[in-house]
Amino acid sequence: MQTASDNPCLRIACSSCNLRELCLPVDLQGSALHRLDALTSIKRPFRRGEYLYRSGEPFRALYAIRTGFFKTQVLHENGREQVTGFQMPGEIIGLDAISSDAHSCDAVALEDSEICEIPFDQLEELSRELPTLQRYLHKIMSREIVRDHGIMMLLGSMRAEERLAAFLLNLSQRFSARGYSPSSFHLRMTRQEIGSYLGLKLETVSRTLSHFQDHGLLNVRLREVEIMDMLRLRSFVGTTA
Amino acid sequence: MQTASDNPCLRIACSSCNLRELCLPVDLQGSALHRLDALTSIKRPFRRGEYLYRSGEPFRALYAIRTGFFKTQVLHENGREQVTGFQMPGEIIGLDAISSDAHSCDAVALEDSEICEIPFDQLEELSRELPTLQRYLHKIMSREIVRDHGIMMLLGSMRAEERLAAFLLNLSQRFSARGYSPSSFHLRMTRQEIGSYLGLKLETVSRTLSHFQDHGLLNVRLREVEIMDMLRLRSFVGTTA
DNA sequence: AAATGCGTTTGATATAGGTCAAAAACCATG
DNA sequence: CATGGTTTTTGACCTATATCAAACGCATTT
Repeated sequence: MQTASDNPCLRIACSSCNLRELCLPVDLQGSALHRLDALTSIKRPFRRGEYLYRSGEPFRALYAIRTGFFKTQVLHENGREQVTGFQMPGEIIGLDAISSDAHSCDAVALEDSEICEIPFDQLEELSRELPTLQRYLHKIMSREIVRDHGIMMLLGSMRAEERLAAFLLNLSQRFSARGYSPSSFHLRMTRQEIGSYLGLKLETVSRTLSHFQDHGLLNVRLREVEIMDMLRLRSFVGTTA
Repeated sequence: MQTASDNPCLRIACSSCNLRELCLPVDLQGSALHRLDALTSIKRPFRRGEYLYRSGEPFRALYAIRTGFFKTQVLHENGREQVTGFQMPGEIIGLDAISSDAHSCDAVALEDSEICEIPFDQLEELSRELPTLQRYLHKIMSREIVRDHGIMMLLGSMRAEERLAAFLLNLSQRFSARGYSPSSFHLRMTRQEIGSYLGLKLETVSRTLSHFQDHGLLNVRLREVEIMDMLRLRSFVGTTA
């Protein structure tokens, strides 16, 4: 097992990371924060299309996205794939691997990205000493469960238009939280990937986007989205019985 | 805040619980187990239809089901409901509440049930001292995430027959793990609840079950299910492209 | 600049599952 | 044991989305 200080990759400081408000170190201060720094390290950059990990690989660490964009997907033997999430800077991935000491999904970079590696054994050890960190780790895992329930609701009971509206609003909100425009952004994923995530075929995603555009809710051109009428888009989600 | 010893409800011993293999105490031994006993207590029994907790209520404890059957559901403002799971003895619920210190779903007894209450503050405290318990708690949360990903795949990419086959096989496997027949069991939930869980209408659930019966895969009569051809049922899940 | 290839859009058609409706079976209650 | 309410089944019909197919746009390579 290698420790952070052995790690050939660049060491970084959570204490000076501009994602502090979003990532693990929330609420940690002073020496606690430095102890987290001590076990976190930046892995080599990932190019678009590269795998951060694959289903079945042994579990060693959680990963925090520093820059870039990832998707996670579950593959079924018969070739069926399900995108389980799209992750952006400040978000933590790899939690699913704790249960079996092996990754249960793939994580793929959707654009060139940098990630922080947080060895899980050491994180557990530290969180035994720092109740704040412990609680925060639990919250992150719990948040993932709540998020998944939301997607289950979406997949189980929403129509195509509602799913897409919910998806766009969710992206909007997350971009906004990172200081980017909530109304104008670039999609990093294909129609096919959006479809897989939302339980729709890519043609339906495309048609529904065109449909939104025809009704003046937004402008789409390839991966460029501009939301024109946020309120009406919002009223879409859940208003239709 | 009340501790387990103040609690008017019956105190019990995890150390002698016959769900040990399924519930939290897995791998805990000796004094560690007794310390967990000390914070766990049995709440009053719940009658069919009673709520263990409701969405929005403050979070205090996790709950382990001792006997009986629960469903958890998320309610959307517009009345839409999504059943997010069916829980049986030895399973832990309430994990979703950690993220916001409030429950984010309802838990409803589907039959008369008994549950153990595990105050979360105390569980965290204990898990700081017992790495085995800490790791196990993390595994339980992670397992929930993996389970949810499985449901996302089911909802996102399976046809009605596959969903239902997967559902029945999942129940079968869980009954089996508890020493009950894997092929013959009683459904505690309505067609409507199954449908909500699987993203189908109750009529579709009913029709699909009849369809399975017509093809000799199983016998259903109301809530009584007998699986006749486990292998063929299994081959259903995922075989159809 | 031509060629190749992936991603996207759009149209025509098919179908799985939803909706509506009615009857039957079951269950709880007085 | 009659009654009223819920759950389940089954049928007929409808619609949202999938499927199949073709054309187009954009990016990358030759």
